[in-house]
Parts: sequence; C-alpha cells; structure tokens
Amino acid sequence: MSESMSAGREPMLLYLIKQVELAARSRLDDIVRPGGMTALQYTALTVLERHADMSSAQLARHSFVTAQSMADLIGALEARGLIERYRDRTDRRRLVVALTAEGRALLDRYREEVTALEASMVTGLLPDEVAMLRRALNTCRANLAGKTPVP
Amino acid sequence: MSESMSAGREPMLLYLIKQVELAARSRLDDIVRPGGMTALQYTALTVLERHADMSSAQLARHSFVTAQSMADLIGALEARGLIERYRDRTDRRRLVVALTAEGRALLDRYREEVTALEASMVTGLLPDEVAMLRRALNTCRANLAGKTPVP
DNA sequence: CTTATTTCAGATGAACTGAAATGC
DNA sequence: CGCATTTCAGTTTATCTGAAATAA
Repeated sequence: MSESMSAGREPMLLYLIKQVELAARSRLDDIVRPGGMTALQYTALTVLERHADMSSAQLARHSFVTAQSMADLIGALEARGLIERYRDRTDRRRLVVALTAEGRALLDRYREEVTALEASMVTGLLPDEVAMLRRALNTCRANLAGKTPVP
Repeated sequence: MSESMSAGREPMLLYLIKQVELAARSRLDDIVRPGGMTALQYTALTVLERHADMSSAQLARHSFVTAQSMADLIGALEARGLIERYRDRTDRRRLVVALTAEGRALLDRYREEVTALEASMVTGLLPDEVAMLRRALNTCRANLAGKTPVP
C-alpha cells in the first residue's frame, strides 16, 4: 500500500535541511563560543551588519520569528555590549538597533573562520552549484513565507 | 575595512538554511498537530519507515544528535503508541525500534499533505533544480559530518 | 578492562503564547 | 479608535552534559 507511494522513496527535504542546519550550527557554535556568543547571536550580528537601522520588530519579521523571540536575542546582544539602541525620532515607538565598535570587532574576529566553515560545507560542489544552492534556498524561503525573495 | 571583504556581500548560507528550516518546520507542525505530533516526531517516523530495525543509539548517530536526545524523542513516540521496542536477541543491550500499526496509519494519514508542503516549498524550481538541491544538501550534510553521504 | 547502549537527572537555548504599556 | 512596537511573565520543545546500570 504505502510503499508504492513516491514520498517514501527518498528522505524528506525537510529532514536533510534540518540535519544540515543542526550540524552547521554546532560547528558555528564551536567557532564563536570563545567570543562568548552563540551561533544565533553571531548570525544576528551579520544581519545587522547588512541591514542598518532596523528595529527589533523588523528584524523579527526578517527572520521568521516573533517579536518576543527577537527581543530576547537583541536583549542578550545589548547586555553584551555588541549592539546599542536608540529611539527613532520620527517614530518614538521604534528602538533602532546599531552595532557597537565591539560588535564590529567580534564580527571581524570570526569572519575568516566562518567563511572557511561555509567553504568546507560546500566542498565538492562547483561554484555554479553553490550559487544554485543559494538561489534554491532563497526560493524555498520565499515560498514558505508567501513573500518575495529577500528584503 | 571589513566592507571590502567578500563575506559581507551575501547573507550566510547558514542563515538561509536556518530560515528555511524554521519556516518549514512551522508549516509541518501545523499539519501534524491535529495528530498530536510535532514536526520532529513525524520526521522521525519517516526515518523509521525507511530504516527498520534500528536502535535508538543508531538513530541518534543517523540524525546528528546525542543518544540522550534521541531517547527523549523515542520515548515520546513509544508513549503515544506509534512505535514499540524489543530486545535484540543477539545483543541484549539494544532495544530495536519498530513502527506500530498506529504509527504507520499516522504516516499514511499525513503523507499527502507533507508531500504537498515539500512541493509548495520548491515551487518555481525545475525538477532538475530540486534534484540538485537535494544533492547539494546531501553533500553539505556529509561534509559537516566528515562522513560519506547517507546511510 | 574497555566500550556500547540505555536510562536518570538536571541545565540551557531558542522558540512560543498571552497580556500590558506606549505611541502612531 | 485601531494598529505597531516594545516589554513582562510564563511555557514548551529540543537540544545538551554528567553519571550510573547493564551487557558485549
């Protein structure tokens, strides 16, 4: 009965994605742990580096999590002095997040190792294939969000 | 200074992978919640369907988690009656996991919806591109594990 | 003796929901 | 008023580490 269906033939894509996420995050945690950060925190810093002047709520939408979850993360980064926040003058509800010098220094400190981790992850794939992987993941992300590619 | 480096140009692959995993898991949770399961539990059942007669420790290695983490998951599935365990006669340390009829029924009950979720996730990609995505993820998984593709 | 499997106990990280305060 | 942002409080899920029992 069910063994004739196609879904059982190959592992779910969701399973593969989860495995890669789990293994990659574990490696990234090892890299940034000496800096007193988690992989998630480091990743958030890289997002802030690419997107200045975002509020916590904007970051939450950008990252597919609730505003409350992002507030926890932002709070931890602020407590560590890696970011600071200031009130937006034109909309005083918003607390705009900015990297501090220390935050930038930590990003720089681990940039090479993180780049090397990503490179080791895609070892055996051609440059075109890596570009294709990136494009496919962006498509998946957009499809799951019901939105256009990436802000 | 750091803005001339390549790492800052595009979002990290790790970030994209995490976003897709988060969004996809959330959708899968919605699908299987009526069955009283989490996405993780459903995924574990699909692994058991494809790999019979595995012990919890083997499953843990297969899934990149500790034996203790897998024991929690297996314990929940057993408590729900979706799997059962029996002692391996030739190695009495091992408790071999087997799907129950109820476990198979739940797999069948959600198979179509889960297949549709994966299909919707890769909407806009050609079949070749989906195959390439799967292959690339397998490569990443193997590279991160320091092992050969998949058991 | 060493190693593998399982189990027990506790800790942590990272997400969630609900509710309230503030400001647009 | 309704909506967005932030914060506070509590909860859940999914991982981890450490330690002990059993068996190969």
